[in-house]
Amino acid sequence: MGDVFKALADPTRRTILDELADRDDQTLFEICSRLLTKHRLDSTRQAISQHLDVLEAAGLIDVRREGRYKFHSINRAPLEHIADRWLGRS
Amino acid sequence: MGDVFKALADPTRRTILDELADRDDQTLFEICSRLLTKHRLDSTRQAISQHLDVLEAAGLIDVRREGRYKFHSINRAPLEHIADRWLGRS
DNA sequence: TTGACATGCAAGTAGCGACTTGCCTATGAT
DNA sequence: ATCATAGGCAAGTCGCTACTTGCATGTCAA
Repeated sequence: MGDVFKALADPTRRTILDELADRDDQTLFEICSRLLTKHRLDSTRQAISQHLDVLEAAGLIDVRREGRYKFHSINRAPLEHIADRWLGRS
Repeated sequence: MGDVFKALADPTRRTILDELADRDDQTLFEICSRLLTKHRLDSTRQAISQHLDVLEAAGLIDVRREGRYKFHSINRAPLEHIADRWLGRS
């Protein structure tokens, strides 16, 4: 559960979530190119790949394999109640 | 705004917020002792003080000075909509 | 099968962040 | 005035993390 907060701590990972919230089911290379063009982020493929690993470990993205492609989708479940802890919406 | 996520990334700081959510208006020493007794966290006074600085910089706690005392209170405002960014509750 | 494409793995580097350590300031009680 | 209390400041250490680098694996098209 603390993994969610750690995952959200990085601005690049938050931008990746933004991008996946805008368009679901993207491959690693799609994410890389859209981060570069839309968000002016020029990160390496490997860097983005590691960020995706962190997001997946935190349960913030789901992964679907198809041949040599790997599609990533946002999973909003861990985000639903992260702040309720202090907002009394338990 | 990214400061909020970075502030929440540390488990000790989240516990401090828990403690302030339970009892408002505590001094540094009160927070230290209650972290130790209630949450089994034995951190140094300086460590806690630095955590409080981070939380204050992120706008997550408010501070009130009174003589040689400094009282800390939780500020829930930054927590209200941090997840709405991806939950479409804009 | 050969080659191009999409991704994975792993070791190394650099910088940030949590924590320590030591000393200093200031307030208030006696 | 003296002393204990509450807190502040700053340099240094250590570990984690983001990022790089280089190579390996696997899939598909020709």
